[in-house]
Amino acid sequence: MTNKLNSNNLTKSEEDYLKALFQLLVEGKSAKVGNNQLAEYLKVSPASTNNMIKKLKTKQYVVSEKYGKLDLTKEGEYIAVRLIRKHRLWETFLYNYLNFTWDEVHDVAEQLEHIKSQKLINELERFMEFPTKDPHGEMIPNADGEYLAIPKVMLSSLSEGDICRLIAVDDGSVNFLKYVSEIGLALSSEIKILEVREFDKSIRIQFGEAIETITRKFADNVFVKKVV
Amino acid sequence: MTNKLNSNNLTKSEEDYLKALFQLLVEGKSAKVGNNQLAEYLKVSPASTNNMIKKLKTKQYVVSEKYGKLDLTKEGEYIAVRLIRKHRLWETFLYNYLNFTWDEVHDVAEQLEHIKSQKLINELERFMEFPTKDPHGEMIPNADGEYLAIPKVMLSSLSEGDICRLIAVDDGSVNFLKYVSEIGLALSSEIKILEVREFDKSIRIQFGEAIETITRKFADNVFVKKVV
DNA sequence: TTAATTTGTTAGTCATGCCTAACTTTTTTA
DNA sequence: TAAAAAAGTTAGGCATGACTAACAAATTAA
Repeated sequence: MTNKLNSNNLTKSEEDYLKALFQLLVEGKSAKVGNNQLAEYLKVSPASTNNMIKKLKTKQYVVSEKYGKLDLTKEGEYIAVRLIRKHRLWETFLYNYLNFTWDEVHDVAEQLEHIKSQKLINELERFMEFPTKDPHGEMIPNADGEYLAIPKVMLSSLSEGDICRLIAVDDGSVNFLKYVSEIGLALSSEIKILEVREFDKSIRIQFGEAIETITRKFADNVFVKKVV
Repeated sequence: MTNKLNSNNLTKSEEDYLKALFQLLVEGKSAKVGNNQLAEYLKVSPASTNNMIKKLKTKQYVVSEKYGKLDLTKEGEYIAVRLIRKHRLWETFLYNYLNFTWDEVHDVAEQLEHIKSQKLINELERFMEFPTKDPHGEMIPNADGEYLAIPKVMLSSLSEGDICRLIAVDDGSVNFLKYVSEIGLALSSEIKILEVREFDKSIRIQFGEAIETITRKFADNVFVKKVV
């Protein structure tokens, strides 16, 4: 699957649906993805997703039985991965060369990922000397769509006494990203779990000099590598 | 008009129409632009332009009387100039940093110019150290939309014996641009008019070692500064 | 200055992609 | 296991922006 002619005639919408499905299926925790779940993720009505899924099925990017769960074909997955590749390369460019901050890159990359030009993205990658991670710590798929996914350990899955290193954050929410930088967390920060409170699942963490209490929801969006 | 909030909620289509109108009105030779002319330029039906013009009139970007000629308001012109600015900055980036050739830049820039982010384009400009001309020799408007248009002298307007320097070419056609580079012409080439043939308006020109015959149509797309 | 031609307008259609409301199937749970 | 809840589907509508066909106005030419 090295060079497939660039006959990508998908609309922006079609691309958005395929990418969303990929993120729920492959990157998210859900083993099965349903119509309503996809609708909620994309913030559209279930009727809209149903319609689009029908279309993507005839185009052979999606498979599913009536009333059944959704899945991507190899083709569909390939398109989604290429979008993620474009998204992350653009984020890297904005962050490293154009003075964008952590929380500013996502929205503009959402637009840029739909630009259709194989050459553009491959040259951009070369220009940046083949970065492997985007500004949020996520791996960048290569030109063949190979995707070296690092198993994502959520900060919320650790226990008291554990020590870990921040390797990535979810980039879906600007407010979350602002919050992360405000309290002083960054990629590679070493974090110690001081306490996990049973009552509301909030977590007391220490990093550098700082001690903070974070919510379960916050910790679900922070990915780490366990050190101890 | 220095900073105007970025409340540009125009669709890609609306932007395309405004830009096209600007190019016909300000950059083209036509003093008056009509509906059918715009339709032909955009390769859509006159009914489509009529419809869109109606819409742009209610939005106060275009003015015209029924059955009358089209004109842009200050607002409409401002939007068009910003699109041209984005187009030319992207072309410059593709050409100077991403190994795109003369004839490859246009199509991708047509997509990139619709990306909505003031910061993106201003940072891109800063990153490239404020270039003043795009790869085809056209002036790049600044962030305030100031547009230092150089009077365009068509190569076809010169006479036998004249000597001129190539300062810009029209970037609308890939085939034309390929043709230009194939025969060896480039920005700054010094060109001497050897003969203008009355019969078919073809022109015999000399540049460097080369002597070529070019058609009137070709010469209409080449802009020069007269030297002698 | 009338007729022919060009230009502009209107009406009605179509595809895309969104919506709500109503309905059906599946899953959950009491 | 039957009722309730959740999930999925269908029908019908709307906005955008294209189209064709038919018609009206303005311009050009005979």
